[in-house]
Amino acid sequence: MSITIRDVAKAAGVSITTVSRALNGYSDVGEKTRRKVALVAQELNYRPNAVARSLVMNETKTIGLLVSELTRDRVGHFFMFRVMHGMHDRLAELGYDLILFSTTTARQRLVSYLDFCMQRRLDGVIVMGIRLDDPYIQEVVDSPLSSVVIDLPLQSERCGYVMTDNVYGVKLAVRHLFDRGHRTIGFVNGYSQAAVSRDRLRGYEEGLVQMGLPVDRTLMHEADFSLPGGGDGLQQLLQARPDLTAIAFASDLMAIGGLQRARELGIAVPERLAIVGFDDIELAEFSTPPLTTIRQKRLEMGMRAAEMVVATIKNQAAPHGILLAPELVVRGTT
Amino acid sequence: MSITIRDVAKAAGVSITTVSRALNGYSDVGEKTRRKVALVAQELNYRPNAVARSLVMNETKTIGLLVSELTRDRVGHFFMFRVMHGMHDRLAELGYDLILFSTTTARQRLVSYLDFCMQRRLDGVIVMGIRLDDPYIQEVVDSPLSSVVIDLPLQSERCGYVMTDNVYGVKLAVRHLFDRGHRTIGFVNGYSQAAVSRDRLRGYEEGLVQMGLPVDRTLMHEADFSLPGGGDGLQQLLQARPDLTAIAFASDLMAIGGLQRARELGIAVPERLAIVGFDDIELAEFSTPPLTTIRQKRLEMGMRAAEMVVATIKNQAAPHGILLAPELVVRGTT
DNA sequence: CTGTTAGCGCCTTCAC
DNA sequence: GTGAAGGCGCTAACAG
Repeated sequence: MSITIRDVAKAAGVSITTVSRALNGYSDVGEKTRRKVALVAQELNYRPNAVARSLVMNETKTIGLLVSELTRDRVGHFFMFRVMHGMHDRLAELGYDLILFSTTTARQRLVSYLDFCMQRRLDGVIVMGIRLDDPYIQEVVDSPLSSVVIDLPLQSERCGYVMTDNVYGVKLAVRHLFDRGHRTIGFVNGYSQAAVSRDRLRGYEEGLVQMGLPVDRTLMHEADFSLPGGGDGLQQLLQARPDLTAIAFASDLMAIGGLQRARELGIAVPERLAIVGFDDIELAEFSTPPLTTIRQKRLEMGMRAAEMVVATIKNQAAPHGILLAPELVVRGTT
Repeated sequence: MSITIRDVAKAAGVSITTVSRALNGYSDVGEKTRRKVALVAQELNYRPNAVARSLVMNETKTIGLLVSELTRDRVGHFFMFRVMHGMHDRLAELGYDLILFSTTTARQRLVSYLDFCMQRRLDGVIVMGIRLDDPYIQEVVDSPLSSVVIDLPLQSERCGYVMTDNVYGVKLAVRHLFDRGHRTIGFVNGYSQAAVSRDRLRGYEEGLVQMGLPVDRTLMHEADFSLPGGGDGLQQLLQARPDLTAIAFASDLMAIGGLQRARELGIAVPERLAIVGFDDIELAEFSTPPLTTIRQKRLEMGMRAAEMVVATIKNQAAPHGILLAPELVVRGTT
């Protein structure tokens, strides 16, 4: 077996209590005792058993990352992976571990969200990639467990959220297009079950209004965030409105799909048609032409989410909503 | 506080022990007692505290997923995300949780790999995306902790591995190109710190030999698995060997980069130059033309890795090496 | 079949 | 400043 606090106590010739206090930096320990204990612990390569500690402290220092059925979404990783990095890294700094689970997992076990988390004694949860219509989200929000939701503006006593200011983002895109001289600007959105889609649509409409441009249903198309979906969107939009000179997409992947389709159709980008994406995924820089897009600060989203759960857990701050400002990245498609 | 086994015992009018046994399906419990206990537990919505159980059982039912510095690699998610799905899903079925951590995290804390895992009482570890030259891998292999490595043929008493048969895979690509009439076939490899690169190179060379084709250094290029890297590879190869009629790439992303570059250079694919990728990432299907490639069964890789750690933990099977057969997916670039 | 007793490894009053 | 004692929630002999 691995060595316990008892071994250290014995070796150092003090009581278990003293070892515990010495190692946890309590002030009421003699300086020489502390040093002695530290030394012995070092020599024995003692590592406190996190499980035992969790039991008595009633905290596991573990955050759950709840992702909706991982399998279904084939392209979510473009966005989510970096967010996960940010989350993981910041959580590690804060002394927390990240444990992965999906709604299906919990559902399979026929237990409620809260039961699932309580059983594991998670200290908090971060939710990502969940649709508006997922029944779990309500449980999350109502739960007494600290949580942060990404890309869904849900808020309650113990639940905050982090998302990009999507309205502002698409406005940025529209304004940019307007500045480039475009007056007939289309919009290809993602599916409506995503909260971000609603905001992006609003950003598009408000952007048009702000520029003094008419808002017209025939300029909008609802796709599914996929590559071919973006291509189809472009094609249908262009068919309905041949006078279109620019299209804003609600995701880079769709924009790249649009880019491909445009090439197949012999439509020159950006000469005949300008395109703006959304996200700034790794691929955006390398499309041909390189994609002009609205950058989401994904790493930061993850970090902020991490900070917020932890702050909520420690009651250092009430959960709130964070809206991260995206930024325009001008490349070759406009 | 949440309700404990004691509450159930009290409510059911039996001892704690009986509750434990009844709920854990031991046979030595009276049928009516069992039912009574189950009912009460149900009514009270009792969930056994996993932490307490872990402490006494000395197992956490938790597997660590060790990924090398998440941040550095910008394109790893194309491959890794699906593998993670497979891993997560199978582990969930087997009753294990997956906890994410990176080499940097552990390193920051200045503890060795083993200490890191022991402190958390992980039951096992799966390692992915680690380079050959990472100092951690030796620790993993030597460790008494059950582990499985993905894409690195490391094996020991408690360590097995799962990877695609990369040699066979590239041979498949070469043979396919040969069958299509190509006799001068180039190869763009990934960086040499990846074990898969070595295998894929060998597959390429052996494939040529098998087809009776000469092996020539000027036909090979070492890139970095990135999109632009693939483009550069194609360009340089073509410059050195204008007689090239086909190129096999060690990854889809590089192949797609090559595809783009070919288009920029006005090289018709597949007419003038045939291209084969490797991986079958989601994007492959949607490149123009759609990419012919060697499919790695990523979901299965994850699942097999999951099964292997668990089997090793339970001592149901000795850790071993699994080589998954890839398959040729013919699309439009050949 | 069921209850009693004894820990798992650690932290935390409370005395000394 | 230090140690003894109790307990976190659960399982596992050992009796009866």
